[in-house]
Amino acid sequence: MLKDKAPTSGSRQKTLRVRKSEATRKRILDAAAILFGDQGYTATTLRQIAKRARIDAGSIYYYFASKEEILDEVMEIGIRSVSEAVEQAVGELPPESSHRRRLEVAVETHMYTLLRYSAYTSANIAIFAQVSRKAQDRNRLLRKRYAAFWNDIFEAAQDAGEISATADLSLVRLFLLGSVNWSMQWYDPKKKNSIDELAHSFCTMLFDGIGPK
Amino acid sequence: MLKDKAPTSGSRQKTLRVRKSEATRKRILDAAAILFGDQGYTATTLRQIAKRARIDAGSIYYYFASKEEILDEVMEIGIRSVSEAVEQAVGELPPESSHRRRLEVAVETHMYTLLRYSAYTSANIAIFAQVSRKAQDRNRLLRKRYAAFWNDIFEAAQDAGEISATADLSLVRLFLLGSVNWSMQWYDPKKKNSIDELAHSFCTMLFDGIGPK
Amino acid sequence: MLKDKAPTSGSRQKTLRVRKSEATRKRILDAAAILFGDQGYTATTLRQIAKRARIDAGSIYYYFASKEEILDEVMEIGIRSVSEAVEQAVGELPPESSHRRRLEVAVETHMYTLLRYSAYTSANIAIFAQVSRKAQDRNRLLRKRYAAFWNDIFEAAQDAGEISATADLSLVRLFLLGSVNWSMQWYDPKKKNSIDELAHSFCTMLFDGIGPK
Amino acid sequence: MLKDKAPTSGSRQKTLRVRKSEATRKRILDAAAILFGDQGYTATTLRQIAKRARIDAGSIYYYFASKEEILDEVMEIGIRSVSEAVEQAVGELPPESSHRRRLEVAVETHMYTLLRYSAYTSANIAIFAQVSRKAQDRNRLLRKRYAAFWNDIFEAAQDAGEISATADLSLVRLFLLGSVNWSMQWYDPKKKNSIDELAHSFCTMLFDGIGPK
DNA sequence: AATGAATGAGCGTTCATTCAT
DNA sequence: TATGAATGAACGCTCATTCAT
Repeated sequence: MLKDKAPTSGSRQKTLRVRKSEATRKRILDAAAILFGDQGYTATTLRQIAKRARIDAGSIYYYFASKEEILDEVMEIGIRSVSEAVEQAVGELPPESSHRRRLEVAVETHMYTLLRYSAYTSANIAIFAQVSRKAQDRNRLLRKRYAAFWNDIFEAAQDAGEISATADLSLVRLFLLGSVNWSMQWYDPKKKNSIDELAHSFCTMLFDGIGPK
Repeated sequence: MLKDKAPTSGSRQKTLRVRKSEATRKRILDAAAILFGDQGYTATTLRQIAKRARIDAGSIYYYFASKEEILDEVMEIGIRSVSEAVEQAVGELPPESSHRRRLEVAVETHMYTLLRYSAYTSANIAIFAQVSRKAQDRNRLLRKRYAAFWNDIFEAAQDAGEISATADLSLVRLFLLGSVNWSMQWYDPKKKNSIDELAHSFCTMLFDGIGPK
Repeated sequence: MLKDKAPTSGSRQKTLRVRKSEATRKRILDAAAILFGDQGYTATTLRQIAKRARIDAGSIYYYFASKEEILDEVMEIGIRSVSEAVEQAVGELPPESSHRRRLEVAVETHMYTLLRYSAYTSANIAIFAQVSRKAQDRNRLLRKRYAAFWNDIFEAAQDAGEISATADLSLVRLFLLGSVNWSMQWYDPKKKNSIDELAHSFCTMLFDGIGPK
Repeated sequence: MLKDKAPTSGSRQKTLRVRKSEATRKRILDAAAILFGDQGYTATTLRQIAKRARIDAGSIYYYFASKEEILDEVMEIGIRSVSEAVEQAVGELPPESSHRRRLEVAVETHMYTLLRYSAYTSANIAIFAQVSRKAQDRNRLLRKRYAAFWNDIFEAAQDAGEISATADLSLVRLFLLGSVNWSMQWYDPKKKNSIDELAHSFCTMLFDGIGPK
């Protein structure tokens, strides 16, 4: 019994250390995500990241081999975050939900992640177009998978007759997600519209149109 | 009159010089617009701009006081370009045109300017979110004016009964222009969709919705 | 006549500027040669070079693309300096000079260049073994040419019977130039031996041996 | 005695620990010697040394107070190694051996240690000129002693009439050891010349000269 | 006896900017 | 009108070193 204690204490210490180490790593990533999203990748300096993460600039290299490696990880987490959140939210819907409802929840969750929950997702959406082709390529597979998930929802809706049979689904996706992602540029959390309302309005406009009845 | 008819040799030289000077200035701005749009503001160096404009990096300061001044001018031209193009295109429509038609032309022209015609407009849309608050503010008035123009179109359409009376026009604008501006991120001039078709599809989805009839 | 003056003055100015520019470039190289020779390539910082050249560290990059480019040029000048000095000195000897005399002059000039005249040559000899293989390779052709020059002298001497027919000339060269280059490690300009005497002693030992007569 | 016969389990552990500790220490020094010799002192990082010694970079400080302390020890071992090897080899010669033979053996052993056996000696010879004056000074006494040993051999040879009475022995030493040490720069273990032959050739050239008989 | 985490100074290099000409 | 030369601050990154465990 007594004997057992020491090793346990030892492994507990190790665990604590590992946790602390991972906490530092996360602080760096968090800081980077916020700054990348705000100022862009190039405009963000490692010293800014370090300051925000409350460590010395040099220490970053204990965790990451280069600024670009931080970028990659931020971008990856960014897509994974939305993907997982959206897939989970949609997956949790009662099976009898309408496809329109599924889409609404998807939009809502995507917007919520983008605008509120994940600095990583905002960063990804905000800087993707301006990082190097190579960095883009490293993120592309995940993006494709996420896009495929949306296409699946749209197709199911069309098959079920909830979307007009003549609609070009790829275009619909670009149309809807364009508006949704662009909201990042004007959404002000301090102002009126709740994200839920916004998502609902977007879906209503998309499904029913704004023309007269 | 006199001036035009028989300019002294001296003033002709001056005119030529002024013209040359302005041509150089334009070359600098053109270069900056393209590079800012491609790589972002921070990632673009004055030496890159100078190289593209075929002058010496130091010479830029003969025309501009700072990199930021170039940014301001690029951004301003960016908004002015779309504004003018769109307002002109809409203004040239026959008075009896439907409001929906007016909107379609507005979208078409905006997209055309953004995706094809003006590197300034692409740069503006691409980098606005990531330049300093101050630089954004310096561009804000023009943006507001342009937004007001769109609102006018929407209001007229609503007044004429072409848009449902219950639609929140501000939101409609954000929804539509979001998709439109976002197209910059995925539009590939080498691929199928013509800009005209794209604009038309977007308007159709917006007005008629994608739901079943 | 009068007309001619202005352009002349212009080109004179240009010439002056070019000269000043080249003077700065040379100051950088001179500083680098001395420091590389004293401390080694890695241990020498660009800031040290800049300080010695009386410019700002950043300015070095107006003249050189990298520290390694400075290294290359220092190394190249180092070999060229000895090569040219030695070849010229030997070439200026009266044609009837003995081959032993030619060798003595070659040794003398090589040592003089190495120990007194050229910081570039000392640097080259001092750091060659410790720079990257690539940097070595970039210097190798010039070294081979210089070695070939020495071989020619030795062969001529052997053909003329001034060197024993059985001597392995490559080994003789390595033996002699080894001693000569190594002198860099112990030669103290403040102490007794003049370089001329040193060179003479070395040649005498090599030709006549130190064994009893 | 007692200790050796029946060491307590505690002391045996201590002995093992001490041995392990010294083994680690040696691994660090070995690694440092090789790397210093290959790349120079400044170009070698503690992390490279640690990697080669298969320990963590921070752990080096358990054994050495600083990088410079490692340098000192490497340099000291470097000179001690040749000194001891050469003195022993010469000491083991039959008393009736000629002085020329003694010198030949000394040269042979010095070269063998430098070129084959001891990374410490190569490091010492390779980097001495480029470490700080202080580090040089800390090595100087040992070097002087080693030089004195050579001088003794030369003097004995001269006294015995095997070296011309007029030869300047200090210069002879510098001449010979210069060639010998310089061999480090060109000797290629993969190529023809055995070290023994090389040493013999050098001595023959030195004693008999290369001039015609 | 050894490690993992962190530091901070300094490195090679870049960049917007200045200024004499 | 424009350039070539230079600056100096800051950048991404490396390194010897420290220290709690």
